[in-house]
Amino acid sequence: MTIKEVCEKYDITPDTLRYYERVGVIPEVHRTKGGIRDFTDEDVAWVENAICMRSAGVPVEMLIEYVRLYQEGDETFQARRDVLAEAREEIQKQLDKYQATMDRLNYKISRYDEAIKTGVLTWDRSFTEE
Amino acid sequence: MTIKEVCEKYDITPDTLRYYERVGVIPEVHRTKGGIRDFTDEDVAWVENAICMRSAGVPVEMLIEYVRLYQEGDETFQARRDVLAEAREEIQKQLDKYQATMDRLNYKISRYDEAIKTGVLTWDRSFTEE
DNA sequence: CTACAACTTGGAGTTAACTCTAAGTCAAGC
DNA sequence: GCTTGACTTAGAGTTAACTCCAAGTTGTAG
Repeated sequence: MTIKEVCEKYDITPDTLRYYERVGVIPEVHRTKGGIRDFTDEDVAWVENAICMRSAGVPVEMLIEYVRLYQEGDETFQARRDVLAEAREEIQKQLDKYQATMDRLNYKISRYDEAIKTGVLTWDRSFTEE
Repeated sequence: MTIKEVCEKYDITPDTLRYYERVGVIPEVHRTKGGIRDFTDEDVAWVENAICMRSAGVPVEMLIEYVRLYQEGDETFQARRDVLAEAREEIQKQLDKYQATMDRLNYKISRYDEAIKTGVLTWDRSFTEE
Protein backbone atom coordinates (compact mmCIF):
# COMPACT_ATOMS: atom_id res chain seq x y z
CA MET A 1 0.00 0.00 0.00
CA THR A 2 1.41 3.38 -0.97
CA ILE A 3 1.57 6.35 1.37
CA LYS A 4 -1.17 7.99 -0.67
CA GLU A 5 -3.54 5.06 -0.22
CA VAL A 6 -2.96 4.94 3.51
CA CYS A 7 -3.53 8.69 3.71
CA GLU A 8 -6.80 8.43 1.82
CA LYS A 9 -7.92 5.53 3.98
CA TYR A 10 -7.48 7.54 7.19
CA ASP A 11 -7.91 11.07 5.84
CA ILE A 12 -4.51 12.37 6.86
CA THR A 13 -1.61 13.94 4.99
CA PRO A 14 1.60 12.20 3.88
CA ASP A 15 3.50 14.72 5.99
CA THR A 16 1.75 13.52 9.11
CA LEU A 17 2.50 9.87 8.31
CA ARG A 18 6.16 10.59 7.60
CA TYR A 19 6.32 12.59 10.81
CA TYR A 20 4.82 9.68 12.77
CA GLU A 21 7.43 7.32 11.39
CA ARG A 22 10.28 9.78 11.89
CA VAL A 23 9.59 10.38 15.57
CA GLY A 24 8.59 6.77 16.28
CA VAL A 25 4.81 6.96 16.77
CA ILE A 26 4.77 3.96 14.41
CA PRO A 27 7.65 1.55 13.75
CA GLU A 28 9.71 1.88 10.55
CA VAL A 29 7.60 1.22 7.49
CA HIS A 30 8.53 -1.38 4.83
CA ARG A 31 10.15 0.10 1.67
CA THR A 32 10.55 -0.83 -2.01
CA LYS A 33 14.06 -1.36 -3.39
CA GLY A 34 13.98 2.30 -4.46
CA GLY A 35 13.35 3.43 -0.90
CA ILE A 36 9.67 4.30 -1.33
CA ARG A 37 7.28 3.39 1.53
CA ASP A 38 5.16 0.30 0.84
CA PHE A 39 2.91 -0.25 3.87
CA THR A 40 2.27 -3.86 4.88
CA ASP A 41 -0.99 -4.79 6.66
CA GLU A 42 0.94 -4.64 9.89
CA ASP A 43 2.25 -1.16 9.09
CA VAL A 44 -1.31 -0.07 8.34
CA ALA A 45 -2.55 -1.54 11.61
CA TRP A 46 0.04 0.55 13.46
CA VAL A 47 -1.14 3.63 11.59
CA GLU A 48 -4.75 2.89 12.45
CA ASN A 49 -3.85 2.46 16.08
CA ALA A 50 -1.85 5.69 16.17
CA ILE A 51 -4.67 7.66 14.59
CA CYS A 52 -7.25 6.22 16.96
CA MET A 53 -5.10 7.05 19.98
CA ARG A 54 -4.24 10.54 18.73
CA SER A 55 -7.92 11.26 18.02
CA ALA A 56 -8.53 10.78 21.74
CA GLY A 57 -5.66 13.06 22.64
CA VAL A 58 -3.13 10.41 23.67
CA PRO A 59 0.17 12.32 23.45
CA VAL A 60 2.64 11.48 20.72
CA GLU A 61 5.22 11.01 23.47
CA MET A 62 3.18 8.17 24.98
CA LEU A 63 2.80 6.40 21.64
CA ILE A 64 6.54 6.66 21.06
CA GLU A 65 7.13 5.08 24.45
CA TYR A 66 4.76 2.24 23.62
CA VAL A 67 6.46 1.51 20.29
CA ARG A 68 9.85 1.62 21.98
CA LEU A 69 8.72 -0.93 24.57
CA TYR A 70 7.16 -3.10 21.88
CA GLN A 71 10.44 -3.24 20.04
CA GLU A 72 12.23 -4.36 23.18
CA GLY A 73 10.31 -7.63 23.15
CA ASP A 74 8.31 -9.83 25.50
CA GLU A 75 9.90 -8.64 28.71
CA THR A 76 7.95 -5.37 28.39
CA PHE A 77 4.39 -6.72 28.58
CA GLN A 78 3.86 -5.19 32.00
CA ALA A 79 5.40 -1.85 31.05
CA ARG A 80 3.28 -1.70 27.91
CA ARG A 81 0.16 -2.51 29.88
CA ASP A 82 1.02 0.31 32.27
CA VAL A 83 1.37 2.80 29.42
CA LEU A 84 -2.01 1.75 28.04
CA ALA A 85 -3.63 1.92 31.48
CA GLU A 86 -2.30 5.44 31.96
CA ALA A 87 -3.72 6.47 28.61
CA ARG A 88 -7.06 4.94 29.59
CA GLU A 89 -7.17 6.92 32.81
CA GLU A 90 -6.50 10.18 31.01
CA ILE A 91 -9.19 9.41 28.49
CA GLN A 92 -11.70 8.58 31.19
CA LYS A 93 -11.01 11.94 32.84
CA GLN A 94 -11.46 13.68 29.51
CA LEU A 95 -14.69 11.78 28.86
CA ASP A 96 -16.07 13.04 32.16
CA LYS A 97 -15.17 16.62 31.27
CA TYR A 98 -16.76 16.27 27.86
CA GLN A 99 -19.91 14.93 29.45
CA ALA A 100 -20.07 17.84 31.91
CA THR A 101 -19.66 20.27 29.03
CA MET A 102 -22.38 18.49 27.06
CA ASP A 103 -24.74 18.86 30.02
CA ARG A 104 -23.98 22.56 30.26
CA LEU A 105 -24.40 23.09 26.53
CA ASN A 106 -27.68 21.19 26.43
CA TYR A 107 -29.00 23.33 29.23
CA LYS A 108 -27.90 26.59 27.62
CA ILE A 109 -29.20 25.66 24.20
CA SER A 110 -32.60 24.79 25.68
CA ARG A 111 -32.62 28.21 27.40
CA TYR A 112 -31.85 29.90 24.10
CA ASP A 113 -34.60 27.95 22.33
CA GLU A 114 -36.94 29.28 24.99
CA ALA A 115 -35.56 32.81 24.57
CA ILE A 116 -35.99 32.70 20.81
CA LYS A 117 -39.68 31.82 21.29
CA THR A 118 -40.48 34.19 24.16
CA GLY A 119 -37.98 36.98 23.57
CA VAL A 120 -36.65 36.63 27.12
CA LEU A 121 -33.53 34.82 28.23
CA THR A 122 -33.59 33.33 31.74
CA TRP A 123 -31.27 31.10 33.74
CA ASP A 124 -32.55 29.12 36.68
CA ARG A 125 -29.46 27.23 37.76
CA SER A 126 -26.72 28.72 39.89
CA PHE A 127 -25.20 30.20 36.74
CA THR A 128 -25.24 33.85 37.73
CA GLU A 129 -23.61 34.24 34.35
CA GLU A 130 -25.28 36.14 31.52
CA MET B 1 -12.77 38.02 44.59
CA THR B 2 -9.09 38.46 43.75
CA ILE B 3 -7.41 36.91 40.74
CA LYS B 4 -5.54 34.59 43.10
CA GLU B 5 -8.75 33.29 44.66
CA VAL B 6 -10.33 32.65 41.29
CA CYS B 7 -7.18 30.86 40.14
CA GLU B 8 -7.18 28.64 43.22
CA LYS B 9 -10.86 27.89 42.78
CA TYR B 10 -10.36 26.60 39.23
CA ASP B 11 -6.72 25.51 39.41
CA ILE B 12 -5.41 27.79 36.69
CA THR B 13 -2.71 30.47 36.56
CA PRO B 14 -3.24 34.24 36.72
CA ASP B 15 -1.59 34.44 33.31
CA THR B 16 -4.28 32.27 31.80
CA LEU B 17 -7.04 34.38 33.34
CA ARG B 18 -5.50 37.62 32.17
CA TYR B 19 -5.05 36.09 28.74
CA TYR B 20 -8.72 35.07 28.64
CA GLU B 21 -9.81 38.60 29.47
CA ARG B 22 -7.34 40.18 27.07
CA VAL B 23 -8.47 38.20 24.04
CA GLY B 24 -12.17 38.24 25.00
CA VAL B 25 -12.84 34.66 26.12
CA ILE B 26 -14.52 36.35 29.10
CA PRO B 27 -15.89 39.92 29.22
CA GLU B 28 -13.90 42.65 30.97
CA VAL B 29 -13.53 41.96 34.67
CA HIS B 30 -14.58 44.48 37.36
CA ARG B 31 -11.65 46.47 38.88
CA THR B 32 -10.86 48.30 42.13
CA LYS B 33 -10.12 52.05 42.00
CA GLY B 34 -6.45 51.11 41.81
CA GLY B 35 -7.03 49.06 38.65
CA ILE B 36 -6.74 45.64 40.29
CA ARG B 37 -9.14 42.90 39.17
CA ASP B 38 -11.97 42.24 41.64
CA PHE B 39 -14.11 39.42 40.20
CA THR B 40 -17.88 39.69 40.77
CA ASP B 41 -20.01 36.53 40.91
CA GLU B 42 -20.92 37.17 37.31
CA ASP B 43 -17.26 37.47 36.32
CA VAL B 44 -16.57 34.19 38.11
CA ALA B 45 -19.49 32.51 36.34
CA TRP B 46 -17.96 33.55 33.01
CA VAL B 47 -14.63 32.10 34.09
CA GLU B 48 -16.29 28.85 35.13
CA ASN B 49 -18.05 28.64 31.80
CA ALA B 50 -14.86 29.34 29.84
CA ILE B 51 -12.94 26.70 31.74
CA CYS B 52 -15.66 24.11 31.28
CA MET B 53 -15.83 24.79 27.54
CA ARG B 54 -12.06 24.82 27.13
CA SER B 55 -11.74 21.54 29.04
CA ALA B 56 -13.85 19.97 26.29
CA GLY B 57 -11.71 21.50 23.58
CA VAL B 58 -14.07 24.29 22.50
CA PRO B 59 -11.71 26.66 20.68
CA VAL B 60 -10.86 30.01 22.24
CA GLU B 61 -12.00 31.58 18.97
CA MET B 62 -15.52 30.21 19.46
CA LEU B 63 -15.75 31.51 23.03
CA ILE B 64 -14.63 34.94 21.86
CA GLU B 65 -17.36 34.91 19.23
CA TYR B 66 -19.95 33.97 21.86
CA VAL B 67 -18.90 36.78 24.20
CA ARG B 68 -18.93 39.23 21.30
CA LEU B 69 -22.49 38.23 20.40
CA TYR B 70 -23.55 38.37 24.03
CA GLN B 71 -22.33 41.95 24.26
CA GLU B 72 -24.34 42.92 21.20
CA GLY B 73 -27.57 42.27 23.08
CA ASP B 74 -30.87 40.46 22.63
CA GLU B 75 -30.88 40.45 18.83
CA THR B 76 -28.18 37.78 18.90
CA PHE B 77 -30.09 34.97 20.67
CA GLN B 78 -30.26 32.90 17.50
CA ALA B 79 -26.62 33.51 16.58
CA ARG B 80 -25.52 32.57 20.09
CA ARG B 81 -27.64 29.43 19.99
CA ASP B 82 -25.97 28.52 16.69
CA VAL B 83 -22.49 28.94 18.18
CA LEU B 84 -23.41 26.69 21.10
CA ALA B 85 -25.00 24.11 18.81
CA GLU B 86 -21.84 24.00 16.71
CA ALA B 87 -19.76 23.47 19.83
CA ARG B 88 -22.12 20.68 20.89
CA GLU B 89 -21.73 18.91 17.55
CA GLU B 90 -17.96 19.01 17.75
CA ILE B 91 -18.05 17.68 21.28
CA GLN B 92 -20.36 14.85 20.31
CA LYS B 93 -17.94 13.85 17.54
CA GLN B 94 -15.08 13.92 20.01
CA LEU B 95 -17.05 11.89 22.53
CA ASP B 96 -17.58 9.20 19.90
CA LYS B 97 -13.86 9.11 19.13
CA TYR B 98 -12.99 8.91 22.81
CA GLN B 99 -15.41 6.04 23.23
CA ALA B 100 -13.88 4.17 20.29
CA THR B 101 -10.43 4.64 21.77
CA MET B 102 -11.66 3.44 25.16
CA ASP B 103 -12.99 0.27 23.53
CA ARG B 104 -9.66 -0.33 21.83
CA LEU B 105 -7.70 0.32 25.00
CA ASN B 106 -9.91 -1.95 27.08
CA TYR B 107 -9.41 -4.72 24.56
CA LYS B 108 -5.65 -4.27 24.42
CA ILE B 109 -5.25 -4.05 28.17
CA SER B 110 -7.24 -7.26 28.62
CA ARG B 111 -4.91 -8.94 26.08
CA TYR B 112 -1.90 -7.74 28.03
CA ASP B 113 -3.37 -8.98 31.30
CA GLU B 114 -3.70 -12.35 29.61
CA ALA B 115 -0.15 -12.15 28.26
CA ILE B 116 1.26 -11.28 31.66
CA LYS B 117 -0.37 -14.44 33.07
CA THR B 118 0.38 -16.85 30.21
CA GLY B 119 3.55 -15.31 28.79
CA VAL B 120 1.99 -15.17 25.32
CA LEU B 121 0.46 -12.15 23.64
CA THR B 122 -2.36 -12.86 21.16
CA TRP B 123 -4.79 -10.70 19.20
CA ASP B 124 -8.03 -12.15 17.88
CA ARG B 125 -9.59 -9.12 16.24
CA SER B 126 -8.64 -7.86 12.80
CA PHE B 127 -5.74 -5.99 14.38
CA THR B 128 -2.91 -7.53 12.39
CA GLU B 129 -0.88 -5.11 14.45
CA GLU B 130 1.73 -6.31 16.88
C1' DC C 1 14.20 7.34 -23.52
C1' DT C 2 11.82 11.17 -21.91
C1' DA C 3 8.36 13.57 -19.29
C1' DC C 4 6.32 14.24 -15.24
C1' DA C 5 3.80 13.19 -11.25
C1' DA C 6 4.69 11.26 -6.88
C1' DC C 7 7.98 10.01 -3.94
C1' DT C 8 12.24 10.97 -0.81
C1' DT C 9 15.00 13.70 2.99
C1' DG C 10 16.50 17.28 6.38
C1' DG C 11 15.22 21.08 8.22
C1' DA C 12 12.50 25.32 8.70
C1' DG C 13 7.89 27.35 9.56
C1' DT C 14 3.13 27.49 11.52
C1' DT C 15 -0.68 27.37 14.84
C1' DA C 16 -3.31 27.44 19.10
C1' DA C 17 -3.11 28.29 23.57
C1' DC C 18 -0.90 29.50 26.75
C1' DT C 19 3.37 31.11 29.70
C1' DC C 20 7.00 34.08 30.88
C1' DT C 21 9.59 38.57 31.38
C1' DA C 22 10.48 43.27 32.41
C1' DA C 23 9.31 47.31 34.24
C1' DG C 24 6.42 49.43 36.85
C1' DT C 25 2.05 50.19 40.46
C1' DC C 26 -0.78 49.00 44.52
C1' DA C 27 -1.71 47.84 49.26
C1' DA C 28 -1.13 45.45 53.86
C1' DG C 29 1.98 45.13 57.86
C1' DC C 30 5.40 47.36 60.81
C1' DG D 1 6.49 56.40 55.52
C1' DC D 2 8.73 52.23 54.09
C1' DT D 3 9.17 47.56 52.77
C1' DT D 4 7.51 43.60 50.59
C1' DG D 5 4.79 40.85 47.98
C1' DA D 6 0.97 40.70 44.83
C1' DC D 7 -0.78 43.11 41.30
C1' DT D 8 -0.57 45.60 36.52
C1' DT D 9 0.70 45.93 31.26
C1' DA D 10 2.78 45.07 26.66
C1' DG D 11 5.02 42.11 24.36
C1' DA D 12 8.19 38.18 23.71
C1' DG D 13 8.86 33.14 24.26
C1' DT D 14 7.34 28.23 24.62
C1' DT D 15 5.21 23.78 23.49
C1' DA D 16 2.99 20.05 20.98
C1' DA D 17 1.90 18.51 16.87
C1' DC D 18 1.98 19.05 12.82
C1' DT D 19 2.89 21.35 7.98
C1' DC D 20 5.60 23.21 4.50
C1' DC D 21 9.78 23.80 1.57
C1' DA D 22 13.76 22.90 -1.37
C1' DA D 23 16.37 19.92 -3.67
C1' DG D 24 16.82 15.71 -5.32
C1' DT D 25 15.09 10.54 -6.71
C1' DT D 26 11.79 7.02 -8.41
C1' DG D 27 8.70 4.96 -11.41
C1' DT D 28 5.06 4.86 -14.89
C1' DA D 29 2.89 6.27 -19.38
C1' DG D 30 3.71 7.44 -24.02
